[in-house]
Amino acid sequence: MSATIEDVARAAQVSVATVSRALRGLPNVAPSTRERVVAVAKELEYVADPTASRLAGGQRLVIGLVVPMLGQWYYAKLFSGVEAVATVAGYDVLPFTTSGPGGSQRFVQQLPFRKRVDGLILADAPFDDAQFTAVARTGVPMVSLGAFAPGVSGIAVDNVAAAELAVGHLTALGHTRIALIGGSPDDPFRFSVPVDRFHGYQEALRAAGLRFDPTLVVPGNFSADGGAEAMHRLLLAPTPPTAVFACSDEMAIGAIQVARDAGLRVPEDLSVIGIDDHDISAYVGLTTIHQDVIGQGERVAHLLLDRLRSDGEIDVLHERHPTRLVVRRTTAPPPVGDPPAGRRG
Amino acid sequence: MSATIEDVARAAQVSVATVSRALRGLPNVAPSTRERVVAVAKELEYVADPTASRLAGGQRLVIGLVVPMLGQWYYAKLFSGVEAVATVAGYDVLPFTTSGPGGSQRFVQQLPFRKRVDGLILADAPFDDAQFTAVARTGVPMVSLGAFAPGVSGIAVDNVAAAELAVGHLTALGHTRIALIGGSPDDPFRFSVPVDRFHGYQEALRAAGLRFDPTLVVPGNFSADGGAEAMHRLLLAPTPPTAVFACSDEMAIGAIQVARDAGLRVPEDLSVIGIDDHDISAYVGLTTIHQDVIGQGERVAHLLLDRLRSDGEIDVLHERHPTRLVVRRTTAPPPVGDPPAGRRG
DNA sequence: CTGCGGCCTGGAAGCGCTTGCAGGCCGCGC
DNA sequence: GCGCGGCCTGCAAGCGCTTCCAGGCCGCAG
Repeated sequence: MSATIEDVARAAQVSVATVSRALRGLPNVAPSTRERVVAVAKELEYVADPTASRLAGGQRLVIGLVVPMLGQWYYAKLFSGVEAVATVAGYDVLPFTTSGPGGSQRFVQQLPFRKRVDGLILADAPFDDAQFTAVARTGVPMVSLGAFAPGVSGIAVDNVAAAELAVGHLTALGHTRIALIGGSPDDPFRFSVPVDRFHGYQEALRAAGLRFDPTLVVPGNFSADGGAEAMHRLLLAPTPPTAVFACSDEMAIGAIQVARDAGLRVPEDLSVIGIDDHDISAYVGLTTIHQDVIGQGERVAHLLLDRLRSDGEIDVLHERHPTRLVVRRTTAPPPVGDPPAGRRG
Repeated sequence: MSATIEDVARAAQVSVATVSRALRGLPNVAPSTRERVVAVAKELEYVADPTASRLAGGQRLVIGLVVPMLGQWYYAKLFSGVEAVATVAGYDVLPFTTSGPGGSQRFVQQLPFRKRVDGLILADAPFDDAQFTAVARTGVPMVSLGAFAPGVSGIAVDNVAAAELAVGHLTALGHTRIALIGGSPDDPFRFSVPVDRFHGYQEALRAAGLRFDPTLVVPGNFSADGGAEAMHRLLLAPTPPTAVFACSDEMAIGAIQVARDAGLRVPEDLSVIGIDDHDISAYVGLTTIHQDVIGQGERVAHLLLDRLRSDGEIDVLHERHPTRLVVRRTTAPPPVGDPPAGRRG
């Protein structure tokens, strides 16, 4: 196999303790000794076995990232942001997914992260209070993303405000029948996010003096497929909306396609606005609310690392990340008179 | 802290050796003893520390996934596929990115995976022969994705054939000036993929009796931004192409937008075809070559796990994954007569 | 009744590293 | 010239598991 610390010690004619100290830059090593050890280590292509260091050092050097799923745009970006800063700090990042079979229930029951991570990032964690408490009871340091919890630091965009911004844009254009495509009530993930955006939606309607119509609220599952299906539902209504606020860009894109297939022009007959500013949103002309997902990932990782370094008590802080409206080509004033009753079997 | 194996041993009045055996389902434990140990472990909420097991057991239970970057659609899907099967088998998956500062050079020099992983999945590894040898020399079992290397098992779609399929679709429609948006010659990642697709492109032109025009080949960097820029370049040509084959759907989408901004109708004036069948491609009507990325991730993970289990020699096998043409609404016969010289400052 | 083989169990030696502690050496000040 | 404090260094005890090996016990066959 490859060289162990003992091989290096022997070759450099020092003890393993000295090798350990020399290679890690600890004090109390004579410069000449250190040089020799470093040279030998290089010669032997020695690298320390992280498993052994971690056991001996009492640190796992791993941070867990709890997400509903990987593979979706938002979480992939998030992961890459987190990974970038964690790597620099010498930590690995280990993903835990809470959707899929068993879901968050399984996560909370098995607490699969115990003894595996030094800290946890809970991203859009779909936990109720009891579940959250169960996780917190393990004593593993954690930070949250996407929502705030008492006692744990976290960052999030103001989803209520973001939704208000989106819907406010539509009301300002003159729309009065505005639909919401969001998560489902029993959404297995992104728990607070769709709820907050729903509240922002209601708030914006109220601010514009519009009546809330529950038939205009449909679930979309945060995927393009879900958005498409939601749009189908909306077009079946006796008087379809003239504008749609989708709680993610993927859903918005799915919805737009269905509307166009049904003969509606976007934005002339139907305005659509999303949230996220997905990489390709600019290229489909989608009006949306921008947020910096990678930046959030980097920031939340730093938050956790700070927490880990100063293991003494640190202030819990709840940080809001900015969002902004990006107007492109899928929103416009509503059609004058009755909207064309475009529909589709 | 939380319970150790010793706590369990004491509480169950057995030795730690017996606890270890009982909890892992090893033979030579009396049923009554096993029951008692299991009960005590549950009572104490004991879980084994993986760091310690790994050290003692001599296995890292980690597989490394070497990708150009996380956060891009293809690699995010891949990651989720790999992660799903690795998790079931008890392995963690640790990503290593080769683009970014230092790039693959750094990866090969530092061999950062040494002593950290039991095996490696090289996805679109941008290594030249020397680099590849350096990696192989570590003796870490590995499998490849996206390209084949002698002596290591791997899976890949037939990129040459996929490109031929795409370009063949365009030539069959009657196009004669077909551009290629691919990676750059000095592309820091996805080494063989753009090359193979380039060859397929050339092959399809030849099969159709068309002349290869190097001015119609532009780099696109595999992002929507890059695709947009590439399209700009193409539109500047004296006689722009009537069709574009983009080596990824993101690039295709970027290209389409630029073309439309320039006044070209897609597909009437310009046909565009991509590759991947990105989640949202269906919703922007993009004609493309479909491949099952998650499935590839699952498969390649299985391949590696099989290799790890049977540590004896196993046959190296090179497996092709299927692709298929999905015709949607961005390809059509070329315009009759001169194409409108749509252009843009 | 004695002997032998199997089944369980515990002791103890690691796995490869970190770190507390003690000891050796040297230089300086008195 | 002697003593004390610093600087280096090595010893050895872990970190929390796994696993080899030896030994005890019991049942069965001879």
